Amino acid sequence: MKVNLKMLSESLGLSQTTVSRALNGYSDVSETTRQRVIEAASQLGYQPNPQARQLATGRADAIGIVYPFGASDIGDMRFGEVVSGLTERLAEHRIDLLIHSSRPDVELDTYRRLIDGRRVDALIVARTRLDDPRIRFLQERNFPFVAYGRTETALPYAWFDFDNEAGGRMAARRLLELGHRRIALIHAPLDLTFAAQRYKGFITALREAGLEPDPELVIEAPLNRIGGYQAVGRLLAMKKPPTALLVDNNVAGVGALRALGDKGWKPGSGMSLIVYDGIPSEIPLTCTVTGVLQPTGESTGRALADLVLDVLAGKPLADLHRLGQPCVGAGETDGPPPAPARRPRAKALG
Amino acid sequence: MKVNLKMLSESLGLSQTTVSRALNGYSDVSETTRQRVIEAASQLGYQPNPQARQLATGRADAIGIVYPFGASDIGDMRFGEVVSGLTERLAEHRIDLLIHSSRPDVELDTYRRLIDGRRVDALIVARTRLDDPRIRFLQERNFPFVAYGRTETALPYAWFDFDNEAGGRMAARRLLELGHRRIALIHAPLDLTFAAQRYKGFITALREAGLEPDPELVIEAPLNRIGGYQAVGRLLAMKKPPTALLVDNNVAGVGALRALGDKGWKPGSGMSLIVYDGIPSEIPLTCTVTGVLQPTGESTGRALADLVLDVLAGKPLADLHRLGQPCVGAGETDGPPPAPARRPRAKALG
DNA sequence: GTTTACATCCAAAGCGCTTCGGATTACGAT
DNA sequence: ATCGTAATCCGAAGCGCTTTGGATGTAAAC
Repeated sequence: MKVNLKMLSESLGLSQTTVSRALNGYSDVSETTRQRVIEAASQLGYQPNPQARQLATGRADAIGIVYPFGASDIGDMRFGEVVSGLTERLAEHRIDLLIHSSRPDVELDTYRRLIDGRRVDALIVARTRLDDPRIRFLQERNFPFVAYGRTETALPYAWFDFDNEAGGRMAARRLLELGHRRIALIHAPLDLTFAAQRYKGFITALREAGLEPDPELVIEAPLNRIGGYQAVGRLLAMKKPPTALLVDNNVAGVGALRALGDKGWKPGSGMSLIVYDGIPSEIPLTCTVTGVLQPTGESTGRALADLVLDVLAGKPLADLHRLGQPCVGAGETDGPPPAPARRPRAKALG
Repeated sequence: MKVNLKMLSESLGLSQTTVSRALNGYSDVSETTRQRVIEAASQLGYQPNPQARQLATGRADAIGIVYPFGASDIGDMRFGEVVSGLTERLAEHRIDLLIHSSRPDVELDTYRRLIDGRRVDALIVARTRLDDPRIRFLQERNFPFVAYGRTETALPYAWFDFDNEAGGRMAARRLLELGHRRIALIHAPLDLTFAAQRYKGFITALREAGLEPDPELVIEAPLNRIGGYQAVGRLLAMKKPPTALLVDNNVAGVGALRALGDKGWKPGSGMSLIVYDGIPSEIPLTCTVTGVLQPTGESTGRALADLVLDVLAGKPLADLHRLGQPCVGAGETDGPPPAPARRPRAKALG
């Protein structure tokens, strides 16, 4: 038999009010009473009825995420992980995650239903577009939300995104710390946001190390395998080739890897290689490529959850931004520059 | 201002009772009144408060799915799709989907919370194991659920699974219809359920076509690339090699493909090839491999939703089983047997 | 004209929780 | 003694909906 507040309070000889307040941490109940109540509650297996509580408080104790129907590119692979991190963190606050999906054309209707029906306290907007009608919609209604991905809008709002600039900087720094001085970058066209950000990070790291980036070593390549292949060809043809290479995306990265292989390159010897996002494990390889790895979906989910909680707590939106920090994943394709490469240091004096 | 039942009924000069019953399709309200009510409701944008309704009815209007935390194999890629189909179908019945994830060690606690807290009306058990404690738990409590994947248990329960046998049969039939008579099968060890099922389907299709499977053409290969590679080697070394080949998994399939390539095989000419599950598009290929494709995640989700609805409707559990039907996805690696292969038909008479 | 049977409609009692606005008590301060 | 204060506790009024058990009126049956 399901036990409710009334039964619990009667068994304790207290009023429902007191029991309720004891359980909810109000200060106008003595500590001894509170302990008695808590004890009895767990004894009887009391679980407050969420619907009743929600009706009384007006909260829904749930947040929603509307998933674009039929979306199925690589981003989806992470979806399960994000959900995992999200629910994990939200559960700590006894908040449920409600998932809906809807075809893009009726997306706003779904939002309306969720909001007007008071089913959720806040929403997470996934896969934001540059000018996103959903965000405008939510801002107009003044409904709490967090965006997963930045967009362009005048008003402040909470968002989570990945820190591509930090990733580019990290990769470069890693190679610098290994002792490399001639570091090449193969990057995608810079009108792509991620490419521009990673490029900036790379350049920054070099400058921070007191190195002026050699324009010859920074090559723009189309976002495909051929691009990476040909760019590596150009690098290796130089009289003084770089000792390390960062490829800012893994599509060109696959091409670059192939090109290196064709020239007899072996991982760990000769040129060091870091590929942003790593090389998918489906590609048959004999080694693990060192890569800049995005945060896991779980950590993304947790970050989103924290943002939601902050939004609900009423923190100023302008402060609620989080950048997911990538990290350099250990692999076998980077190492110190080859011995002869150390001599140039001495030369640098002369 | 949020409009509630009271306001709506007052604006209509009716009682809350009548308005409620009109909206919920009771028969003791005249059709003209019902129309008036419906009209006014949409006019005022009335949305019933789900918490209040749930409190009154005792339903939660939500079903839950607990996702194993940290699971991240290929199965995950489909998770978003499944959720998509699930929520789509459930939304038609105004039922929400609650997602939780939890580490396996506290999984049952999560179930308990969800059930005792009356947060959901039913659960979906994903990634079932052969002897699944979650299923036992739910059966003991007599809580409605649907399993995504079959397991072993005495009591009947609702489940969804893929029809591997049908898939094997389909693939074989396809090759038979193209005119092949010497069809080889490379299969994984038969203690793996999927392998046994696909094997059975393959054999059945051959027998149905009046063909006795040639044991020489049915090769067991370990579940890896080498396995597929070597098996193909054996097949091609025969004095009378098969004209068609089915590989029952795409891991061995990749190896098989490589072996064929090494022997100068070209898609569409010579041996026909079907690979169960197809070849992942990440593998660089010049052609699309014909494959047996699992149903999409969306359709799986919809099937699960239907099962849940049936369970909640109280249909007998023993009837609530669904097999997801695979289909043969068109590709370029199958076709009629090469011309010389037609002669054996005449020979078959003599 | 009285009954019976329907067709419509409604008052009011919950569902289980929170919370406002006191009540009660104890106790040192005045 | 009287008052103010602080510490505890509680009665009762909701939150917005469903549903039970009639009430009312109207037409067909006797």
